[in-house]
Amino acid sequence: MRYWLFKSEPSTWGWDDQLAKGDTGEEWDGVRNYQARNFMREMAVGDRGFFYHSQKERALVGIVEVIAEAHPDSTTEDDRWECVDIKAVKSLPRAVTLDEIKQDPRLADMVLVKNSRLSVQPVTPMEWQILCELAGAES
DNA sequence: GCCAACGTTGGC
DNA sequence: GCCAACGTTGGC
Repeated sequence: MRYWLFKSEPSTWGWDDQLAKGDTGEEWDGVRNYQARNFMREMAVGDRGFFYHSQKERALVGIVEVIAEAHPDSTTEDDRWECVDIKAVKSLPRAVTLDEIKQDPRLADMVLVKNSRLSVQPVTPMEWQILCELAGAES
């Protein structure tokens, strides 16, 4: 299983919206960036990811699971763009802020730190474990 | 609200 | 195929 990070502006699509979808989940649509799309193509059903709130909040807030592999993005006719479906698994007991992540030298290589603009990113197993500990969640 | 970083577009 | 111009993102 691989680990990922999905970034969203809470005002557009937030963790509450994702939770409300329950096990039905939702398309992670609207991605118009090749790197992000390519990561989604690598995803498999059952992969896990963090849900990150960008902009004002800047924190990991939840854990999601991939429930459908990459397929055409229904929000565009342009067949270059694909997306996966994800569902909320659970809220993190403690949100982990970007500040905390930046202060932890073990997390200095995270894509979130190095390339803050990429909206879909891989997370290494070690980073996943550290972040789960910081969040008070089981990894 | 500003600005730096980055990705994409389009003219040549 | 290069590169300048432009648009967007997201941290601060």
